[in-house]
Amino acid sequence: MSFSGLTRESRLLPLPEILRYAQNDGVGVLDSRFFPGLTRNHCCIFSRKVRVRLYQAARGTSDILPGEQPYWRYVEQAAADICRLYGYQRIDTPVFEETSLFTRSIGDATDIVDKEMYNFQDKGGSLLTLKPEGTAPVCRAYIQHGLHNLPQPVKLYYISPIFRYDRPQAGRYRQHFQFGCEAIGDDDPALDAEVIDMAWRFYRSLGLKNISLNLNSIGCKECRPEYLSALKKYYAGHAASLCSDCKARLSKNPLRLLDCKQPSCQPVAGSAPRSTDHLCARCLEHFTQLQKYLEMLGIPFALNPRLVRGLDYYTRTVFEIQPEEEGGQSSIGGGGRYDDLIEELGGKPTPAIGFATGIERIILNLKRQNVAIPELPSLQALIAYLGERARDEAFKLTANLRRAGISAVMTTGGKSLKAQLRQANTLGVPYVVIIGEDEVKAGTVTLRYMADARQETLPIADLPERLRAIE
RNA sequence: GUGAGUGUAGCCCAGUGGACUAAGGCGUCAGGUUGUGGCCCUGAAGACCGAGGGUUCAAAUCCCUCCACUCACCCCA
Repeated sequence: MSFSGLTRESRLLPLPEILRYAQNDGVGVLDSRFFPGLTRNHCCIFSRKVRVRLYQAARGTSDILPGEQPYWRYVEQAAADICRLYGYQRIDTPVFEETSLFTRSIGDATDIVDKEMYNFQDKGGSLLTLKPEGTAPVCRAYIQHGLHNLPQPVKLYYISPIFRYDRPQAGRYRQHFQFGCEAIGDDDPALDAEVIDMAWRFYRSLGLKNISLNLNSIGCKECRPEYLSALKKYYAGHAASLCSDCKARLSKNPLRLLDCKQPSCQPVAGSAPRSTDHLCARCLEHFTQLQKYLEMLGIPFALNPRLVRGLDYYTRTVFEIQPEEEGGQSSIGGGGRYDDLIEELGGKPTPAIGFATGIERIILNLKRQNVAIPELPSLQALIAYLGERARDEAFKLTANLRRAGISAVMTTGGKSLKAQLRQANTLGVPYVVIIGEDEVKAGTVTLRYMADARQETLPIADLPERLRAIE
């Protein structure tokens, strides 16, 4: 929606110019005939109403208003809880990084790097990018701060805004938030299972039902080249029937051929060679172990030989989690192993696995599934007053209640008691403290319980104690 | 980047063979006698009908161009 509104524009202008504006626009201004002292050399404030474009949040971004906050707090809390349970510690990295961190890690043949990054140059000439994903910055921090000196694996999590320039649609934004976790420093398949388990438990703890897990292994740098050449060889025989995107992928990024959604490419992709049939002994062992662990954990999974991921750094395990709900943006989370990334970024060879999930999409699904969200705590007390003298008393009392740890607001503007109670009612405040002239004289307050309209009068000094007692 | 749909007050929306001083509901605010909420009643504020241009005596309504939103492709979380 594009809005416009009216605003007042004021400028200091020489009188003749003001009179010219006045003639054109017919606005009321000082008329020199009625102000004989004014000469051509005087300047006056010229003021008129002009139409302005009203600002709105940039395309693909949105404000999270108070009404939405319960969802966000709920999800963030669940994330923090699950991380504590699994021994993951929070890390926050900057919203922007050097551009090359992402081009190196994500891969320059990917769409993200190719056309979705918010790149800019700062005044010092550095090429910077608003982070389009969370893993590379965490790896950078791991290397930069020598986190390999901590007991391995290092387990980290983040909740961070992510930026991608893309056409917005349901569940897709230019700025969105991801909760992600990374276990860096060990290639034990138990860690793969742990990360998947964590993601799974996380969704379940939120109350999401009917989620499913897709799993695949895309091999390592030992066995992947051989697989890719088998894949290319196979696809070369079908090149004629491929869509134009796939023809490009054939040379640029053959793994993504499998991911094509074009109907015409489906049969070809469906019977393409599977990475799992080309795994080296160690990758096969790893993948087998992982599946064993997942079975031990009772996590149902579907092997999907066509599951590859949009970022180039993945090795071995890749997985995606989706809600059963149909819809364009099906995937709510995904991840995988990235055993070569840290080395690629200049660290020592360090295996790692991670997972990330989009918070907006989680909330979308919580709403679709009508999951009940706990309410945020409301205000405890509203201070209503009547009259001048009572106002000062109310002001003091409000401050005292807060110092006693009781959340309280005082009404403002000298409204009628009726209006003040109405306000308490709409705000859902359980207790109203009334101070009028009578109370001021007696040194008391009237405490009203909104739920049952009961009231009691007590000395003003006893109020904090009284409110604490009923809470 | 491609395609389709939609744009009327904070929100939901009525009104599209041109006449509108733009209707209703929710919400907000205020009253229903002087210090008491939720229900009810009454009233008020709030919209140059997404923006700009055109056709017409007359446009929210027709035409054009933008912009935004939504959905799908694509991509991904």
